[in-house]
Amino acid sequence: MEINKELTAASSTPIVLAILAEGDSYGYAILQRVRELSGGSLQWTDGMLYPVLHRLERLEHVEARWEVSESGRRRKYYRITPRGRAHLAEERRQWQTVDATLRGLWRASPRVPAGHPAPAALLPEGA
Amino acid sequence: MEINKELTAASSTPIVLAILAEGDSYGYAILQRVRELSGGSLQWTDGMLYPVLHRLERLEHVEARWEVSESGRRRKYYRITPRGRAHLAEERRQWQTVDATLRGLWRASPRVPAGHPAPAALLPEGA
DNA sequence: TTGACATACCTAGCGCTGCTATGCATACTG
DNA sequence: CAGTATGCATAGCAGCGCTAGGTATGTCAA
Repeated sequence: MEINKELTAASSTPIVLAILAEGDSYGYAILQRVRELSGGSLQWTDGMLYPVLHRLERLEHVEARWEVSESGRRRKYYRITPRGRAHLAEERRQWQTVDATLRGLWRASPRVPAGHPAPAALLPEGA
Repeated sequence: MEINKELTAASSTPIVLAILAEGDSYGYAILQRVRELSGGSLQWTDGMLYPVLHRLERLEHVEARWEVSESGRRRKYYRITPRGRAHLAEERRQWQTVDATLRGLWRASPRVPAGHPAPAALLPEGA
């Protein structure tokens, strides 16, 4: 399943912050974690993730530090800041507000089987 | 509550299509409907909505027609097309995929009280 | 040694999006 | 006649992910 650009943009920041709220991590690992968490549905590219991390660092929502693993690879670890946690909470409220609105609309339409168009007229056309 | 730009971008198309799936409508009425559905939390501007409607028309997800109300005002009514319904179903699946991922992450973090920072270290730093 | 592959990070340029500001027009109300 | 609500439209700006490219190193097998 591919996720469109706007939805990716809207979810990337809260997902990254939520992952870092679980514990410090680094770019490559975050990519794998997202894939794992979504059951493979979300497949981010590194070219999309790194700018997100840099922006979060610029906004002081995360802090970065370099480390070297036992294998000898250098990794840039990120840690969420208090400001980042507050921002995550705000993002969460916003998401849930929009989600509630969408659920309200979807509740109205019983089912959308998703391959073929729904029956043409559920409501009277009456302008 | 203000909703950030990316989240607005991600939700505008499915919300508009879902509203039109309930029945034909026009710009000004859609703005009021969104405000009502969200309990006032979502406050779209017309300068944001009209380009969305024009894009949907260009993509043939909706069809437009001019009408004149009893009061004498001209209105541009939009109707969702079969293609639009299929697209709405796809948007819905995508939204729910991302929502499930976020819920999984939020489930992990018990509570984010949202005004003040969470306790500094929930996990060992080990790395 | 060589090659392939996974790991690990970074960035320039493009197109698309909403936002702000602005404009136009009409019906209703005082 | 002025103010407000209704109703549609667009130009210019900033911000975003995406594509495509780059650099570098560890592991493993041929």
